[in-house]
Amino acid sequence: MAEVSESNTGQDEKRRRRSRKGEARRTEILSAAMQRFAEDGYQNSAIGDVARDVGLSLPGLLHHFPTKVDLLLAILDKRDLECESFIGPYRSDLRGLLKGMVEVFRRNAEMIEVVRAFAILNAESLMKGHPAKAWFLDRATQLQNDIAATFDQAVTDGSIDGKIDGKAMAAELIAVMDGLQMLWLRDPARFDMVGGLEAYISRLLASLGLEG
Amino acid sequence: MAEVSESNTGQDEKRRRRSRKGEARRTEILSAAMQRFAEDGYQNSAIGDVARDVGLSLPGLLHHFPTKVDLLLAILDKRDLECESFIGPYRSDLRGLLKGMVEVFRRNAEMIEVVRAFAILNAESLMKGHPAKAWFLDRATQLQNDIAATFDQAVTDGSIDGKIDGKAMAAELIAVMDGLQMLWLRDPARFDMVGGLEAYISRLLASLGLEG
DNA sequence: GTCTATATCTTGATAGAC
DNA sequence: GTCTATCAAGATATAGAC
Repeated sequence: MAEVSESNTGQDEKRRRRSRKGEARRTEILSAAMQRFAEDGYQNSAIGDVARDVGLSLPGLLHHFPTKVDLLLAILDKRDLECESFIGPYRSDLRGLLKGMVEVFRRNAEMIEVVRAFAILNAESLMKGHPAKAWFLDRATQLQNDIAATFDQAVTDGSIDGKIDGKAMAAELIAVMDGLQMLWLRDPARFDMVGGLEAYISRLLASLGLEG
Repeated sequence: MAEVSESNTGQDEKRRRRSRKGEARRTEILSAAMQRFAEDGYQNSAIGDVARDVGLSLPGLLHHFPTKVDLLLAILDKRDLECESFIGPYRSDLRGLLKGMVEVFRRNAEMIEVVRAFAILNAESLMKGHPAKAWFLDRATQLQNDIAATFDQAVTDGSIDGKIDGKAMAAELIAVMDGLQMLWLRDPARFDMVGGLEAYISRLLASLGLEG
């Protein structure tokens, strides 16, 4: 606890030790694996196929990620890094947060494979003993807490009605986003995920007295 | 088309031919399989385990359901029958429909294994080539159309604002229900799925001018 | 870092007896 | 209707050479 750099040393060291070529391979593999997981889920994907996708034999792949679970966790870790600053910029302002979520959806609509992979993994992680169970639970909890805090602060501010329950509103928001994503994934051509979220949020803002 | 009894003859005939004992076994198997699917999903469940659950060998089970897919489809068919009159009673009245959905949720909250099985299968069916893909798509489409029709009729009635888009509202409703269910499944002890839906729907009714 | 070869396990499904 | 025996396929993972 004395210094910030004390935690996480192992990871950095490992990364430093790896060669440039090895690092590139790892990236290739992660990308290919995500595409596979997006189609068949984690449990039903064969890492041998991933290996072939990047022109490697199975033991060749296992040199970089010793087990299938390691590969999955590496994908989740990467996502963690990418999304770390997801909520941050919007955290303070409720209106900004809600508008920001629409922007996230708009961006997601352009990366269907990634969204599909994480939606499938998310659902899959409900299954008993799934290796990504804890990760998705933690992530949902943290997201809910962040959103709830913004709602609660808006109540404290007096900018919205004191009756509303931040935790519950956050849960509802997450539910709507997850649900809309699933509808979109089932029929991407016909369902307008972004429009669906916009409609929900603008009605929400109106009912909170924050319209405009 | 001349007589009502003309359709569906094959199924009835098959059912008539089966012995009482065989029918009982089938029911046992379907129930056991659903529990397995609720924990591990379809793809990751071994029908050999299902067989043992009901005290049967694998070939013994395969006598009743020749393939794993047959077993899955039998479960879905059964659900179809059980849910056929799900929307029916409420179809005409929008307020009734929304209140009815809360009731369905209340009932579902008492049957977590069944809900879990169908939520998992629903998510799983997003995967490429999944045998239940068509079933869940059809079901979602039909549900959306039914709900949308009720919204549209309320618009025609003049009981709600003419600006609202029935199809979109129906999609949102389905998204909320699916999303809340997933949050509940991830942490059944702490998350109040019924309360969540009630809150959403009462806010929706208020914004439609139908509160009370 | 990457490969060949192989061990081991699990699964869905079949054949054929009772 | 149920079983034993068996098969073929596909998966993860390891050993050891290059």
